[in-house]
Amino acid sequence: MELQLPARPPFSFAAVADSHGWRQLAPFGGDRDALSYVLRLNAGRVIELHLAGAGDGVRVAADGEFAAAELSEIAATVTWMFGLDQDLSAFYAAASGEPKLAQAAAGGKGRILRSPTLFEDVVKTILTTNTVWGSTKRMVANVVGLFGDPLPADPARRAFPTPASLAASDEATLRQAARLGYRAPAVLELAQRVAAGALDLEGLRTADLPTPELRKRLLAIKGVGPYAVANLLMLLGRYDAIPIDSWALSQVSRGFHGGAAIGPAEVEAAFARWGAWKGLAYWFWQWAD
DNA sequence: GGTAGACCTGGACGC
DNA sequence: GCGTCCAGGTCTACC
Repeated sequence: MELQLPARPPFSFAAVADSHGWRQLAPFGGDRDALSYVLRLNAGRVIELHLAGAGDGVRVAADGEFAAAELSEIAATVTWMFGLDQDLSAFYAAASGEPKLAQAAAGGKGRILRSPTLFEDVVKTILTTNTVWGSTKRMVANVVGLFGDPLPADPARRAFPTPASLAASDEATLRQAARLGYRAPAVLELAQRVAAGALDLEGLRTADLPTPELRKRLLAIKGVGPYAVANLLMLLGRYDAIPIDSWALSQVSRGFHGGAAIGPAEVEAAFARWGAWKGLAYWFWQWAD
């Protein structure tokens, strides 16, 4: 099976793949020019998608035969993951006079790689907090390996777990076997609420909510604080928030304050002039190093 | 509203 | 090989 999915130009497959570290997390595989992703379709079938750039869009390939409904689901999933229908022309127009953002427009940067579900993105975001990237990769790999459905052609590879699969686990297993540590209760509670229908996380992807209300709902999730909510808002296409972590403080300190100690307010102030686009301006800013 | 301390893991470091 | 220290956001208790 092969699909060609068009994107609103400008588009760069490698730029989306490199937009942040998500492609290094299971069940992604491959490199910036050719990604793979083990996807569990809604009906439970587990497949491996092979994704690559093709002109102004994405080429999707997978082994096997697919029904029309499955093809439609795959197309919608990849369109969401790569933000193919996003219109960032206003951001490029705003950034046109800024040398530090010149490479963004020229390189087709602006889209941020997403997971197929907001559930997966929330879990992964929680697993990025208060730890180093190597631990995040390990924790995500553990969760996928322990609770994901296997790919029939290669059972060692698995899809990201469903909320029900994680909800059926327990805190001790998540703490010790998956090595989530103190994050285990947060991930378990999230999975249980989504699996029970108490939290419609996927509905938030397309909800026509003002950003402050969306922020409020995401902040209500255990384990999601100011940094995590800003990261999730970026993934949801709301760019008026900056995910301020220790790296952001370090970069803004060096780039705007000569290395002096700063706090979140200084990061916000440094990008305030970009308004609704300040998150993207920060994300794709060309830092000295 | 602001602040301090606990939470947990794994890497770096010293012995 | 072992023990100690530290970095990394969020949560809770307290002022």
